[in-house]
Amino acid sequence: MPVHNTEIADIFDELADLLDIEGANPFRIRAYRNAAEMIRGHPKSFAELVAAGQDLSKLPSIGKDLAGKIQVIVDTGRLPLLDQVSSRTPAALSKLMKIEGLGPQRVKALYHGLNIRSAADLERAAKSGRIRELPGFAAKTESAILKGVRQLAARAQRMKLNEAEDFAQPLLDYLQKCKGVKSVTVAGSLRRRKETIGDLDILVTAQRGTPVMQHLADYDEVEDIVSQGATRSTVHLRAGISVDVRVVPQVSYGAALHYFTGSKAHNIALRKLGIKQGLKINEYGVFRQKKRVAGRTEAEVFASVGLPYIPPELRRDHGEIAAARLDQLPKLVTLADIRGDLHCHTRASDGHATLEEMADTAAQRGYQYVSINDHSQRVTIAHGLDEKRVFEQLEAIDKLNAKLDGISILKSTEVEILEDGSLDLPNHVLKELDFTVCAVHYQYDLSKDKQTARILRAMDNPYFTILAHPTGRLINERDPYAINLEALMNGAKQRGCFLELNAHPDRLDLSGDACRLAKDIGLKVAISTDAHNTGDLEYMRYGIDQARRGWLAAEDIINTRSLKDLRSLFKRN
DNA sequence: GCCGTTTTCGGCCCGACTGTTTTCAGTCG
Repeated sequence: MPVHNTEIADIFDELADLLDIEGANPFRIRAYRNAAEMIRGHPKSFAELVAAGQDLSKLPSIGKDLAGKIQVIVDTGRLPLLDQVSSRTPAALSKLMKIEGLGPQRVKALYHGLNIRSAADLERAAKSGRIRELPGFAAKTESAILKGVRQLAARAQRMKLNEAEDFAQPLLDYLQKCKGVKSVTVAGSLRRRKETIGDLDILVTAQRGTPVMQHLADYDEVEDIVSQGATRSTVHLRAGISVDVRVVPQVSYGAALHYFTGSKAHNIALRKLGIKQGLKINEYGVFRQKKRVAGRTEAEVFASVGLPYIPPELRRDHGEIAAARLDQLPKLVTLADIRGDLHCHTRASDGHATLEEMADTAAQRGYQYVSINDHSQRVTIAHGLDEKRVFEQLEAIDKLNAKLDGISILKSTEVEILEDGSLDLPNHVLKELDFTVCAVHYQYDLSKDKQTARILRAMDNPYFTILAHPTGRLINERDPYAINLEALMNGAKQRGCFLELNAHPDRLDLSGDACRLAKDIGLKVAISTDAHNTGDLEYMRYGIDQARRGWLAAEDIINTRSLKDLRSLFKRN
């Protein structure tokens, strides 16, 4: 049974929690957590890396020791050290660490003092008033713990990017109205444009923080106040979202924005770099001894340690600081670079707009081209097109193209990849199209080898152009199907095919890390919205965000090309 | 346990808020 990356990461996270409770060396604990985070986000399977004999210790956050432990986990599915540690400290305690307000020290005290091992134990003890008897605990802590236990069950999962924006924007507008507020800026993972957002981080500049915090507390949507100070507050919104607001003076804006944008790992790395140069970096500025040397803008903060500006999307401590130092940061793609959309539906299948409406909206966006890619016949639920209806649509496109000025409609179809790897429409139909977008919508549960082979076989068809939503995942709803993404990318490159970065905020498929893998392989990507109505064309910006997180520049993306260049890219030998 | 523009050893980011305390530990981001 192949071991998944998340399983390896879970083992290291659990081990870190238990060692934390035992009071082990905090830097050793951090090493396990850093490794877990790296492994969780890695686009390649560690089981396959091990099988291929790769030297894992070359990877960031992995040294000789952890490389050996990963090998053991891949071979056996277990880690002897974790078994050993959990014989002393019950593994269930690591779950208690997830409760807000409970860290390693309190979990340890609750375990040793009251033999509490589970959330149920904790709730009983809190209700019967036994927790307040423990040294260092009292009534307020006890009721906070009880609240934490209840919230654990109700805690909302991470929001999608578009959902987070829906909650953030009205709050930003509201805070801006507070007297004395100079600026309001979103920070945190929303500013880094992560595909999912855990909580909202908002930076406010003002001379005095207290009135801003009172204004925040009065916000209609606030359900309860977790903490409230003069410079920092945390509140919960009724929708179950946690919001952190930080207030700093204008002179600290850049330093505070950098600090509050994160990621945590990036901040740590940058601060370390500062230390080497005799600088202390915090949210108030960059300091040499007591003297502030930078902090008004983020660019100033980076410049103080000899770096060019690093865009938020890259701030993960995944090589961006080293690249910046060598002046080798990519010139990231922007929305303005995009010349067209290569995956759109109309009412002919499961879309809601007409050909004309889609073309008009694309033209209004300044696009040079837009393609229509209705589903093929196999996708019956979406009223997929058979041969006859495809030809009818092509005729309609020809007529419309003759009338249109400034934008061209490209002829395409979202062709189903059948279970044996053949395509859902015959080649004499496909050859009439400008290109194809091919996709899997059925048999998600094939083994990894079979699924990979199925898609590679489909790419063997000379009319295969772009693989749509390559992993099939729906964020928070459906896991990616088992697939060897690296093999698909290599296969696509060899055959002159491309992979789609599906820009729909429910999909964002490819991941940022997968985009970076594509770039390493030299495979170009199409950023497409999969629009089912005219409004969905707007999703392009989420695709751009994701591409930027994957280090992609305009030249790495095919729909930044002119129509002429695009057509020549579509020609397969 | 990782890591190297001081280093293969000796470092490892930095500060706010809360609650339980008489000066600080714990948690969080």
